[in-house]
Amino acid sequence: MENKENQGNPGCENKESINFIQSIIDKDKENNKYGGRVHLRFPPEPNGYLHIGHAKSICLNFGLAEKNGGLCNLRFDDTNPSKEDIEFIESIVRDVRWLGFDWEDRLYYASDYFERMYQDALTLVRKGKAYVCDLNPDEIREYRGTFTKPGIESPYRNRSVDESLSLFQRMRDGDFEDGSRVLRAKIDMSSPNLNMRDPVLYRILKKTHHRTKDQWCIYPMYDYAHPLEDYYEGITHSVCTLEFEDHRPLYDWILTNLYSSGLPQQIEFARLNLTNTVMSKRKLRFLVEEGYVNGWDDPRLPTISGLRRRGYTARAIRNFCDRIGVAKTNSIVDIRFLEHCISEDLNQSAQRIMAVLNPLKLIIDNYPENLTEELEGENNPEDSNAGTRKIPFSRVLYIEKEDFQEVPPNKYFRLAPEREVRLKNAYIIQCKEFVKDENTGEIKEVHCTYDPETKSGQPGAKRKVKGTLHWVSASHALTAEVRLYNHLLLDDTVEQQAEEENNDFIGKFNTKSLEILKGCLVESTLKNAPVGNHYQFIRKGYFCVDPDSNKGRLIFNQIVSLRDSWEKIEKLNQDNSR
RNA sequence: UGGGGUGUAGCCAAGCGGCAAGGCAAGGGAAUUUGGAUCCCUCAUUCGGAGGUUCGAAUCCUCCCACCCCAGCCA
Repeated sequence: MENKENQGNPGCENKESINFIQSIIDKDKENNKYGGRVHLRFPPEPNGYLHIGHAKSICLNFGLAEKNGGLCNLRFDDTNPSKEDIEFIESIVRDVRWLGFDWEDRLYYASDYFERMYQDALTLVRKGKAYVCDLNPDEIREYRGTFTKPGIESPYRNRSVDESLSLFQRMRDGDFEDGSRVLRAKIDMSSPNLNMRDPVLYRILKKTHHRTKDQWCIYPMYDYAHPLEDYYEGITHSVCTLEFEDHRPLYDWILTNLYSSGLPQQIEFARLNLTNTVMSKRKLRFLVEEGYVNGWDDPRLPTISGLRRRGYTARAIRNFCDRIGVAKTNSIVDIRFLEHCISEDLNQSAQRIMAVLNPLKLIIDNYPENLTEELEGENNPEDSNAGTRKIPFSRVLYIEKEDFQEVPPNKYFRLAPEREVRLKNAYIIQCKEFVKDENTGEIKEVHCTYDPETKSGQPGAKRKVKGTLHWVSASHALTAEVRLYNHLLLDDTVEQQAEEENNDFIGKFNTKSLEILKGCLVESTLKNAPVGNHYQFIRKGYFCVDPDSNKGRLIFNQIVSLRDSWEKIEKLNQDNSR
């Protein structure tokens, strides 16, 4: 009795679980740490295309801002001109916007802060907190020491402030070659944290920057630039991934040596990993450049542009990101969960269509030769407002090859000699005979009779039959190409990032990840289907119109298939007969 | 090896000293003009391990183990 009453407490049941970052924000709000402000940012480097892992971060940052009445900036962390490009900026802007997030007028670039960062660097030098070092890259590495061996101080570490100041100015002026000198923080060469062993703050890079052109030949390093970018923008919570955890002391060092209040705090969470795919920029690039896939928006790729082309909706992706949670545990999310999210979304919204992927001719012998009936079909049984449409029915139809079997296995509810089956939205038919190619054994056509009393909607249709098949009318159907997709990688474990050196993962590449079906037949409803539109092909799966389509050429991408219970039974049958 | 992290079901993940949420996957069943969707039921006597504190521990303490990250003038 008591228990029941407790269970009825809605306050308990509806309590949403809060991630650890939200808890930090809650505490900060409570303590009025930033005057109640919550300000985040999504700071991509424009050196590649965004993928589903970035989507997690985007949803986290923009989502946290939204939930807390705060703001979230979009900021390009463009501090390395040798890797970055305007092309990537454009694709990133498009993808974040497509995901449904709005940074209003707060689109920023690290490169816009270069002068201010330079001035701050000067301050560090003046304070004796930074110095120009003439060691070359190899020497710096040697002097750094190892995990177990402390580093050695640079011979330039104690040169005068004035000398560093003038050398730094000359670095900026272009007096020195790439790699010949750097500006370094003066911290602690024996720190157990290698990031604190006098990290490089500025390097010479005589490269044209995509935005600042040739204005600069020295560029700030991430560790120096990032905390400052956050500070300049009034960021309160600087959310990044786990690998930056050891950089946090440096993040704080930069800030506390330059500024005293309103300092942002870095918080790290685990990046997203997915089974059966690749997520690193390097591997993605490899697949694209080596032609394993067809470009950055190949529907097999977990890039945002690939997912979009595949037919994923922004809503489904956002929902997925919300549901996987945010924590510090390294994890590998099952890609089937992503697939579940898009199925769930499309089940509610996608128009139902009949499409035959592998056509088998079916002739209704007792149906009038020249008659065409306009039958009514529901557009979406999940949505009462979706309405109905007319579907032409005639004597010659096509059904799915797999929906007929000469010798039906156990629990096979589809068509077979003498068997009855319902044609969706039409009639109950009975198989009378079939034509088989004597040489190949392939079934060429199936002949049936229909029962006029069983037309859908009429009382006679109430009769129970085990199976319902989808079909298209031969003379009305449209020809289409259908692209079927399977997981990119066969192995369902994540790529081993430790074995980065080679491209081992390519051994797991699924050579059947793309299957192209050419002679598919789809309902005439799809005649002018716009690119990107989503449909459920009844009994098959969710599909969308690929941008390769044009007038007279319809191409569909399979987004996900429907759950196939028969497949399971079939497999069981096979196992049992062994 | 020094440092920084993390370990709750097959996969995510709540839990914050009062006796293991939820989702995905899996299995069973109901219903069904999509073998879809839906609906019901099952699925951790135990929280990496071992000790300890406590009336009471996934939660606190100690030790141990496993895994991840760091030795770019990348981010």
